[in-house]
Amino acid sequence: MKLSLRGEYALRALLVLGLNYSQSVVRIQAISEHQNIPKRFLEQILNDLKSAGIVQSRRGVAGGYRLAKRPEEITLAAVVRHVEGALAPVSCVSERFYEKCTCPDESRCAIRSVMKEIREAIVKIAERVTIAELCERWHKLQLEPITSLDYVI
Amino acid sequence: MKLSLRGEYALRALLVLGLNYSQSVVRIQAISEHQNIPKRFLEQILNDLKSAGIVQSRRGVAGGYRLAKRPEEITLAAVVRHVEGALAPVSCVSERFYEKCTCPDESRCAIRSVMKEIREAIVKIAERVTIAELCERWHKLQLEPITSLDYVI
DNA sequence: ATAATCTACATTATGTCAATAGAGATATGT
DNA sequence: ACATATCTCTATTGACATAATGTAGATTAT
Repeated sequence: MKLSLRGEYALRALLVLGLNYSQSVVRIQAISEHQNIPKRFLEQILNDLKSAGIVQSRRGVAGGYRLAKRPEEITLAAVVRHVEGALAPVSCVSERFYEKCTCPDESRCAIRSVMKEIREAIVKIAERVTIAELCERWHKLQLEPITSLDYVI
Repeated sequence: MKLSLRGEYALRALLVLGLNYSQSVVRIQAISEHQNIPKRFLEQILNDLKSAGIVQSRRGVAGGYRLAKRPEEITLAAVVRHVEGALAPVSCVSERFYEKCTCPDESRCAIRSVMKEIREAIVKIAERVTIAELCERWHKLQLEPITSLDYVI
């Protein structure tokens, strides 16, 4: 699993929607500004998440987006699989995006056996963590003081 | 960690070199044929692995490649980091290929905390598994009957 | 010498990523 | 009914990476 900006933006947007789950809808504009995501790009991503049944939209002047399911029901794995594709490090060990590879004997490939282990490790975490858990973590992290990663000597 | 063909080829070539560690050198041609890797592309990759100190080469008519270290000393992590870059799913949690991301508060980012866990899970496996272990696994797998993944109804 | 090999740099075809553009549809508040 | 703020949809662009291929050169066992 390697996230492109697209996948990263998707998760960040869903975190915002999760944190505002009580509200009716959140405007793209608001998410875009809060998360430093190009608005037009975010439109595409949210539209894509809508077709996956992860978010709902409401059009018009009081429009915006909201989660289509409860935050506990949306796993990180489901989101990433929809916007990025396979979680597996190589497609020959992917369950849903399997592609045959060119190695001489895939069924007895030593590299493949290691890649399967890595895949399992990733899937285990990504299928357990939900938007709800991201929100919980966010709340906990807000209690801590900011430790800036920028430092100038 | 998402392997491109380049990284996959690198690992497959190193497995061959590991299996032939007793011999002096193995020709690119032989690796290319055995592993179905385009020869010219493999040249580039092996040359790259040479500059990383992972393999050695010998030129001329009896030339070829061999491992520059013992198979137990070459980890999967070292190889992938050299030919592909970061093991981490997002660069803001990478140790050696860190890049700042655009989120509003990286130090208290909930997504980042999950990504760190995924990174750790990947690194744990990739740093433990060596070329020597790949060779061991290969030998064990050879004892099993072939279970073809191709099936035609 | 010769032939097989590695070395080095340049080039190309293809695809993906990240974003931008523009026209259109919808619903709200007045 | 109207104006406006929003979402919807398709297309296009520029930059970059990937996966090779091309061509010429250097090295060494025989």
